[in-house]
Amino acid sequence: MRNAVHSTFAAKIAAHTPLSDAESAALGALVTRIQIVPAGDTVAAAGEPLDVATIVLEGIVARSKLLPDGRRQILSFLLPGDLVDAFASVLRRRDDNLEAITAAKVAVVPQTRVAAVAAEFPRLHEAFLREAFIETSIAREWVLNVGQRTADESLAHLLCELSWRMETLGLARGGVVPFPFKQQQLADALGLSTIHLNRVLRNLRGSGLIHLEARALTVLDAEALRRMAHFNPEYLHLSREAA
Amino acid sequence: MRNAVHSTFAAKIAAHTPLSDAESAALGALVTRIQIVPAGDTVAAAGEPLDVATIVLEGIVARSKLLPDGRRQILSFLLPGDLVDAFASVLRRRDDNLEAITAAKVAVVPQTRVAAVAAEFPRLHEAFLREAFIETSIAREWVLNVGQRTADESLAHLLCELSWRMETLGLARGGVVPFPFKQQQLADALGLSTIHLNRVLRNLRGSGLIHLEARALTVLDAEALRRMAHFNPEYLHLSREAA
DNA sequence: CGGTTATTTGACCGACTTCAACTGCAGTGG
DNA sequence: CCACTGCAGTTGAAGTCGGTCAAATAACCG
Repeated sequence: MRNAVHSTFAAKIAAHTPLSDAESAALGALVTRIQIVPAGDTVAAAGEPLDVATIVLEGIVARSKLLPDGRRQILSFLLPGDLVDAFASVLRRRDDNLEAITAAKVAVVPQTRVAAVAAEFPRLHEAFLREAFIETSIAREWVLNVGQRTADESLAHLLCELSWRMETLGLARGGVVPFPFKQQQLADALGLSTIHLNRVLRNLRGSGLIHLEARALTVLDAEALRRMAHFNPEYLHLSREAA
Repeated sequence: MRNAVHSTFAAKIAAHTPLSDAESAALGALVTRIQIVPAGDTVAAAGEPLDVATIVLEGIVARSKLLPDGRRQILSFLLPGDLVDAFASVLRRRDDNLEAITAAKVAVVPQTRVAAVAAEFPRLHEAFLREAFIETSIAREWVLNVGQRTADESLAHLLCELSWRMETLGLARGGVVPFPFKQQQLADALGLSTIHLNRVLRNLRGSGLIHLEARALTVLDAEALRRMAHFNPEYLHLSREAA
């Protein structure tokens, strides 16, 4: 058992990087400007300066890009504990959006403070970089997902990713994963139409691999689901207490 | 006019970050272990440790991921001057491949040396991070590309990206862009079959927007090509001498 | 020149989209 | 209590974009 950590954020960092008291305190001190965001609202929009990083404290946030005619692609789902855009001020302006999938609680952290903490604590610098590179790794897997996998594989893969991450965070109780997504959002994440997503989802349910209702996902046969998705959790670069 | 820089690599960094003599020298000193890689060969494979960064000196390299059954997705094209995987040692092992599209000359740089240079020269640290985040930004645009754009738009977008980057590097002479790609590789970058890619390419040629032969691409109507691709070069985060 | 690999074309098929309508449900207000 | 509204999800029918199979050129290379 580790030191008790109160925030999901610090816990996530601590899972890879044992934290001294000073480091824990520095992390805690980053979380000051807290915002409550209603579901559907935009946390940050393309064109804005990248002068703040964002920590998701509660709820789910999506990173997305839009085409001028309204087509939307979701680029990743950000779960509690995720730190995004740290160090990104080396690029001038953001070219994507952060939008709340559920009602969410986020911390907005000026890049100067991220940099200051990173400068003082080299291991936290490394941990922040880790976070950023993991999100990159996930983005790459998503290119593979929308580019090569069939709709069924693709959906199965997304469900594997989400349940794996939720379980690692300890957010899944007894094999039941919180699943607040609208089908439109899943479709936008996979590059499918809502209607087709609905059908693919029905097939998955029908095949007995998952159970999905009341905003909760139960993976009934994780092994089979992973096999059909060609899911290999390596790309998440998450270590787990118990494999 | 800037100080003369001899490598494409240093020139690329210098385009954003004016370099002192000491910084230029430090960059030059990174380029020691040079490898010549024949077209088609693997520079680095999934599963290998991420203990080296790679600088592309000449030629074109692709980052790719494979599915167990052989389906391949190309995640980005790396052009001369590109530095990849710097700082990536915060993740243990790579989960993607680097493969030479053309015969290529690359420099293999131990992460320890990257870190040492970054520690000594904060502006280079920033520049290396910039490189990494730009590649991430490109990966995100590619998710949008394969997920939302139609095949025609998608191909047009890739051509816009490549010609824009080549021009910025000064590798395009008189509107003619070097274009050594096989159709199979373009197809794998866009998530299309070779056959369909061939047809989409024929349409593009037929519409008079581009001319493509003898491994050289001429963009005949850049404005129209960008419009059909919904191409906005912001995501490349490249500044240019002359717009 | 022969042998291999890349590109091109044709015919057919299937995955996915689009359009349209219907169901179920939660909230609201009469 | 029950209409009324709005939104998420579901289903059907028809069309299209892009894939697969097969084969014919065309380019490349030793």
